[in-house]
Amino acid sequence: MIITKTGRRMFPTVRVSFAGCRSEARYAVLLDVVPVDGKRYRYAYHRSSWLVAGKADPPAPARLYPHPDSPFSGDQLRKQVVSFEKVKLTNNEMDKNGQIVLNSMHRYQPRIHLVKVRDGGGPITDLSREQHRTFIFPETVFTAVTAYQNQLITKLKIDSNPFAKGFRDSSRLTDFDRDPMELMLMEQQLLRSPLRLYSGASSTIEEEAEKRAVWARTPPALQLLALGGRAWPS
Amino acid sequence: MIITKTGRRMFPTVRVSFAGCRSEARYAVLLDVVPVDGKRYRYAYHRSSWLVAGKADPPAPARLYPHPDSPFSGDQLRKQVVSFEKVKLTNNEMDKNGQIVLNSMHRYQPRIHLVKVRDGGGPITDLSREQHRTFIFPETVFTAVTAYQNQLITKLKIDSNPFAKGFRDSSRLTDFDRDPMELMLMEQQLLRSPLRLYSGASSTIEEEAEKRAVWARTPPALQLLALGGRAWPS
DNA sequence: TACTTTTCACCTAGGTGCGAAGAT
DNA sequence: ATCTTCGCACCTAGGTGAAAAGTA
Repeated sequence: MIITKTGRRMFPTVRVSFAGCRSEARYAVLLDVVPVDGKRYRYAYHRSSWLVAGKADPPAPARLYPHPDSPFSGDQLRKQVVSFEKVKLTNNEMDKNGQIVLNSMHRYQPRIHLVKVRDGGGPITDLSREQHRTFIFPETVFTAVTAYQNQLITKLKIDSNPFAKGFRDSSRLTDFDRDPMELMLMEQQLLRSPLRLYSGASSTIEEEAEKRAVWARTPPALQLLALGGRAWPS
Repeated sequence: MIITKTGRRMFPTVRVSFAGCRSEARYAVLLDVVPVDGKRYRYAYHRSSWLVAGKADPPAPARLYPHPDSPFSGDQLRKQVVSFEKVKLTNNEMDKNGQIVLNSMHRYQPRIHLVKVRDGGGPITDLSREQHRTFIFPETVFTAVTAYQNQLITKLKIDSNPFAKGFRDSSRLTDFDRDPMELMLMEQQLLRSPLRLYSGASSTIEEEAEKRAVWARTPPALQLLALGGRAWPS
């Protein structure tokens, strides 16, 4: 995922739907992004793969991004998809716009938090003081970069993001375009980690809570690739 | 104000700030638009004035447009201006997008409602069943039209609305441009109805409630003109 | 060398009045 | 005649990766 000083959106968008919440209760839905491991990576271009390049840089404390439409009623949550299209990623540690601060060349895991809001409660700053439940989709792991390291990722982003339509030039060919086998191999890997359905068997805040991630406007296989460094295991 | 089948924004935007609300309480802020009188109007172009043209068409029931950021805490209301930039006006009686439905060639008065929200309450559909207070700014009265009847209104909208910048052609001259006296007379009229400050002496929901209307991006004199039929008393 | 920053053309998305055409 | 509708050019606002320049 690209990160910049001014902030870039995540693409594809993280979209979550919930089932089993209480109609009359009120919930906040938050997103944060945490390090996957303590490593820093580099990309070996000639091998088309990520390699460990040492220990991680000190991480900024993970910021909680509340969905701007929060709080939701349980009723709303059951009917509508919660879409995090506005959240932005940045490498600016001094950011004061509530963006998610990440280190480039590190791997990250987005998380979704469903929080039962208290009546007179202020903004949610510490999950440990809230009644909540956290959901993780391992297939959404990604590597933060300031520029794409791999031409196939670039192509997938361009082909699936409507804002990049200007670069959909069929005359623009990459090495990978001339090696269809490479693409097929990657697709195989992706099909092995399908979108997962979580049924909330545990009962942290509500029983039967269920969620699923839905990616916007792109077929599932592409979504995983576009989001993740998963396709290039280190 | 222009109304269309698909809906047009109000311009200038209705913007309200409040003082004296209770920090911890929660309020919804709503806008509606009600007929000023039971009349239908027509514009006498050669006289540059509005004339009564008969009885009003049957009005659609006034729709309550809740500000999309509602509910607000009293604290928020004291600090930030509530801006109704997104509200749309339409002449489509079958509208199902929550737009405000008006009749063309009729005169209207926007109203602002400050409603104390109940905890488990659903959407606000009937003000008479709510603890609320209503504010009216007479200087915001306007005439709904499907096309501007007066070239000076057109000029003011073009000069003050950033989305109409494409029409700011200095070569485009109107009859009024060649008669500066006409403009001066209108400005005189406008200066006699300044923006009013309401101090909430009555205590329907909160004492000392105060509000003021602030128009976006246009100097006050223009704002009144742009909004209203007031400059052309019938 | 190995990234990161900046500027830019090219998009999406949608708010303007214009003016020709339509409706009554 | 008098109003309304519709497609349009022209904007605002802002999300894309490209490519050149910057950094260390």
